[in-house]
Amino acid sequence: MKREKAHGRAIEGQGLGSDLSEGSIDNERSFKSIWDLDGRVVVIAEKPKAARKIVEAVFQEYKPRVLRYKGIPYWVISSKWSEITVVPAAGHLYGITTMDKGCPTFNYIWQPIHIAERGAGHAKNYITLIDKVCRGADHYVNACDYDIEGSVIGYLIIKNHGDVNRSLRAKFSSLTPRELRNAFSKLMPLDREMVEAGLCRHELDWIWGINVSRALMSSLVESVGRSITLSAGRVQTPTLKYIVDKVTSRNLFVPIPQYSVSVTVRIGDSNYSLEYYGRSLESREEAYAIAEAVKAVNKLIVVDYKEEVQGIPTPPPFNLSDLQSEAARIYGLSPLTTQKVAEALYLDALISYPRTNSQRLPKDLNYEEILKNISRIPQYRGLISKLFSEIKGVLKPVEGAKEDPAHPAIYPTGVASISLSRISRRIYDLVTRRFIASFAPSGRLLRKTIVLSPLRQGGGVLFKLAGQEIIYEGWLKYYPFSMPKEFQVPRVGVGELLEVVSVKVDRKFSKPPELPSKIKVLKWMESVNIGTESTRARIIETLFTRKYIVEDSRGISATDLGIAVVEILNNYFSELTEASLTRSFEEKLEAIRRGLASRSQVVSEARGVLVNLLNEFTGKKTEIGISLAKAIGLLKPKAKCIACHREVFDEDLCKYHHLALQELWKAYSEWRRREGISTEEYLNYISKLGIVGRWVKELIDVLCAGQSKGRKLSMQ
DNA sequence: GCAAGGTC
Repeated sequence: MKREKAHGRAIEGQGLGSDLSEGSIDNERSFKSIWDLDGRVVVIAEKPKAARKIVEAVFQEYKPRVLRYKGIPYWVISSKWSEITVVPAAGHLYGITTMDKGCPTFNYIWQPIHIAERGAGHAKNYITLIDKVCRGADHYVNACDYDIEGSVIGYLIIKNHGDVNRSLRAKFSSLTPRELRNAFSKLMPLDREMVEAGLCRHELDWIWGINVSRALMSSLVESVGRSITLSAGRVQTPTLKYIVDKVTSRNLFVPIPQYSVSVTVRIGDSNYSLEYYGRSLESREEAYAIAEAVKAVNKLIVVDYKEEVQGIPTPPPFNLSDLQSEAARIYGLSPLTTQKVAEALYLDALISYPRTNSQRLPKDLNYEEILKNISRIPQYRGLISKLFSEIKGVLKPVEGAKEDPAHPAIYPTGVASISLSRISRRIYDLVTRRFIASFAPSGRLLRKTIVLSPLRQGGGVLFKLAGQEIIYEGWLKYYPFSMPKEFQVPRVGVGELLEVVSVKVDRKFSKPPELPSKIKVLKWMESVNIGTESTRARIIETLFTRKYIVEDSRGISATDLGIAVVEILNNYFSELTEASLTRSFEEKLEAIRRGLASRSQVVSEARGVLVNLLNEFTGKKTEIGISLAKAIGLLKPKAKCIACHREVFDEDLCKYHHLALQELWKAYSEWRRREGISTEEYLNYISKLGIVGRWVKELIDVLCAGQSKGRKLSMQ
């Protein structure tokens, strides 16, 4: 669920009659300036950085005094009629918890987050400070980020420490001085529907997550008396299923042979190997026929020669997931590491807010000043003077398509770093270079393509030679991590004859599906819109903590436990395994925002669905617990698969090896058609191929061993 | 102890 802007165009502009239907006129009338409020006014910001920006933009000329409580800054502004205190929260200071131990449970309460959650100790001082400044205040302003979570953060603070009936909402879509000044001159009534939607989101996630997690755990406790931490949730479960699906198809992979003809020709003094470019070859015979034809003429004719200049477009500045991708690609850093390092750089004021989806820079940012400040760092001095001369003083950054209402793209602030660790330096360098590069022109590549054939007309028998040269580096000078590899190819003319140096038939194999990397998983979550910038990397790590997934030399693999959990959840809580549960939440929350549904309605509806599902689950609890216990290895199977330690499913094989058997014989029909080999030769051959899926490989090993012992498995 | 969401 994205932290999308509350009352942006996306919502108000949905119906044609929207300008009539929304109470915009009433809202206009109820606008109040911060200066209209008299007495003691408390302004609540989402975090210290935002509080500071608010003070600087709105109150600077009124001589704000900065005070501190246990290191937390807050500001007091005195005017003729009022005393305004700007105080920061630190994200959510309240969370859901319960005293209930059992399942199902729908008894939850909102509590200070340091009581509700482990590891949230920092919240205590914020709450103490807020309580102190709120005491006896006359007005409250929720000035948290203008989105669903910000509405909840500010509301719960005012509800617990102030008075919601004497509260207003500041509405701004970025922390720029202009927006902030505007927001504080037109304070809105408290956005109650938004708050209700936000509270509802928390409660739905909680009742689904806690109850299904507890159901899983209790099935183990009841069947084998073991207590192991298991979990499920709206975001983590679809993510786990995505990984399990990928791992399953990788483990079941059987390669299929493919053929091509590789030819080397001589151009001038050098040899070049050509890529087969004709129609696909399904048998060895076809490939040999072509190889013979080439050998017979021993010359290839250039049937086409093309040169084209291709632009390499300047990339936009980073959003978080782009930064995470690049840090993974270039330095092998995990998304969570990158995020943590970027957060630390942000707290040191070296870069802007990193938890953003935006690929756009703020219009009112002083680009020139930032670049000049960066140029004080010796390693960037040369780059920046090069940039200034290349663009002749016109500083216009490239923008990407992705936006974020709360924050711009990540950029360096121009503050010089004192000393940074190696990883921090690398992340800072990526952000800085990408920022510099975003002002630079596109690069240009010269691409040459030569198409050759043994026949003058081509006739479907084609070979290709492609080369590329960088003719203009452009932005790549500043961000060299994406420099294309050059490959020089000489210029030739159509009709020219080239001497063949060698010809051979190549047999290759179809490519196995790849195991996903952490960054692949994160990008997938982003593409289906589950989780947020702040939570995606964390949720992936949770799956590791639960031992649902493990790191493998080729990527992320799923454990038997992870596979079993997906299977069980698919059977009993199928909503939870699909990313579409998030869509259905969003629709319900949208209805609450529009006043078409109430939080209690939506929660009790979800509760009804869950009670039914949990009942069905409970009926099969022992059976489920036993299957989980077997997946973890707590219980020995009654009958063991001949290829592994798992329980037999059919024909002496477990579920996975049974599937592998089917895949193996399905692929054999292709092998027989293309290679004309016996089953024995087939098994022998593919058992030696490293790309064979794990379950298939394990199965072949027993089949080969079994055959030598005169044992045979059905091959249908 | 379990979710997902803020941020320190």
